[in-house]
Amino acid sequence: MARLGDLERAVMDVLWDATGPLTARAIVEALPGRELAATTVLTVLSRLEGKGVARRVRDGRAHSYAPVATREEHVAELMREALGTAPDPGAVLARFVGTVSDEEADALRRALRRNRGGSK
Amino acid sequence: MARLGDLERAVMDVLWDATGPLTARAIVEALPGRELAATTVLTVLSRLEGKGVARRVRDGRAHSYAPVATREEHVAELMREALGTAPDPGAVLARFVGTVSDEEADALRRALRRNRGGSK
DNA sequence: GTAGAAGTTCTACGTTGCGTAGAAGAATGT
DNA sequence: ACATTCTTCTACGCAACGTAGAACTTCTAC
Repeated sequence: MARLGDLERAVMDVLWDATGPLTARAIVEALPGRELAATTVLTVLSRLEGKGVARRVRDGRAHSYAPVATREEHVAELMREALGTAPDPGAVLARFVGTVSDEEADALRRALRRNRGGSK
Repeated sequence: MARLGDLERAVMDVLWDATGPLTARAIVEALPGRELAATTVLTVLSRLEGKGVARRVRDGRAHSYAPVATREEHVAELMREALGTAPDPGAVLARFVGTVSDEEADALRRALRRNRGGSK
């Protein structure tokens, strides 16, 4: 899947926090601390589009960008990808569960309960 | 954590499948299909050591290398790292559970049962 | 104890990904 | 028509990674 650099991630964070598609200009202004040229962000957005993680929509005169997936979907996909690299997913999950906090364990239990009956 | 390239991963796979530390030579021979110079593997092993994912042990005249963590620990760590990038881990886990197979769900349930009472 | 084999360290080169942005071209409002 | 805005193209520098040769250090066998 898509590997993201620092700036790419920062841009995606802005997109994920936004309520709708944003223009490059809007993203530049929303980026914390940084003083970036608009073209820089445009380039990054093109790459993000190439990676399939953001998509472009025409917005009157300009283009706006929106995330393809929610942040949760994206991160869940990354986790799944990591899991897929191991020959024994069950053993990895056992390890993984050993590292989660109580809240996370609860979230897992709830999700599994909701999920009973087989998903995939 | 440590990001691994293709060859680095291939080398780690050999180390993970081995029963003990391996020399660069042994790794070259164990690598499937590839015709690599021993020094190439040596360089990769140095980098893996630098990343803290492999460690070097003296083995008579030569050096041998072994994984620092098991494959399961390593992958679980990658998953944890991905999870940590999201502001709402619970939501990510809910998504994640939605994508797991029946066997994986069972593995999660077993691990959670074993884990009841709070780990972290 | 000296030559050759085996091993190690150093250095390096080419490719690719990413942060960064300017220059040039296209659209649009007044 | 002209200035403003936006897009596309091109590019540069740096770091990571795959790849390996050259040179230096041990051992080991005679």
